[in-house]
Amino acid sequence: MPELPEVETVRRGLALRMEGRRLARVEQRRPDLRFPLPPRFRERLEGRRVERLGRRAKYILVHLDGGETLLVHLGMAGRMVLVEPSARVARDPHDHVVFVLEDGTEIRFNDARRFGTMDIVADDRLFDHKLLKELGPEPLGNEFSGPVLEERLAGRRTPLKAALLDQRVVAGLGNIYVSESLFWAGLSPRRLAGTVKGPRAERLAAAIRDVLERAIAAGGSSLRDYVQASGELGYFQHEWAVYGRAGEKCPGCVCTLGIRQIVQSGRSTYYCPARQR
DNA sequence: ACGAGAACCTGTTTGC
DNA sequence: TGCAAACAGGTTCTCG
Repeated sequence: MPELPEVETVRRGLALRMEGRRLARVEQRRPDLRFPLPPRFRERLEGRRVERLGRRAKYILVHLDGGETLLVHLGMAGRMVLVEPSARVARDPHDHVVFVLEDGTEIRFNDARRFGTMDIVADDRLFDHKLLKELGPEPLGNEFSGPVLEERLAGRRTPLKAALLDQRVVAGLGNIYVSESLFWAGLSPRRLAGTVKGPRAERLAAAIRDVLERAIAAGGSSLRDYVQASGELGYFQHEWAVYGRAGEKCPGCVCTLGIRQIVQSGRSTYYCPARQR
């Protein structure tokens, strides 16, 4: 669900509340999410101070004192629900992990589908962690460019759509932002990934960066169950050019075809067949 | 080795 | 209106 812009929005919201504070109490309300939580999960977190909140791809990195980091992935439907100390809001059955700060503020990890993940990792081996080590470049980082993207797509005989969902190619895109990026780059989601070279790769890298930056500026896309840590809604869904707009007129050209919806590797893809080649 | 599809789990939307 | 099927922002595993 949450893709890079939503995760970044949540990270920023949580940073305001969590950085510099201690995790006074941690409640683990079931043994597993997508995978089992690590042994002694609660004991290893209680009393630790949150130094800083970082992000890698769709993972939130809660850097703790004592040289360890809590890794959090929101999966498809995961949320971090902030509850003020004064607010007596009833627990939801899907609040699987609750972090209570020194001042009584609660951060509830809520994830009905349980596709989310958490782990505790030693800082000196953080990027060797199996969930992080294969990830491709950060699309908003300096290391991302047309030539880098071209190299990562080279030789791939899968549709471009599928390749961009592969977190080893570029890290952080999901189903919405792949469709949006391809629209702005003018590239067909059905094109063979390995054919994206030179100016096309440049356009695609630029489009990815631009769409993600605009989405973060809008606080992400709120749809069904996604909300910012603060509880506010993001509003980038109103700026979607193609996602969820099957049959509507293409916003970028005069064609009469309208936006088409197809299914690729089991997921919906939206695109303008006239503008995107 | 690579790519397509199923699987994981629950809630919401769609269609008959 | 009611019910069942289809679908949902992600990732990993299996199979060909």
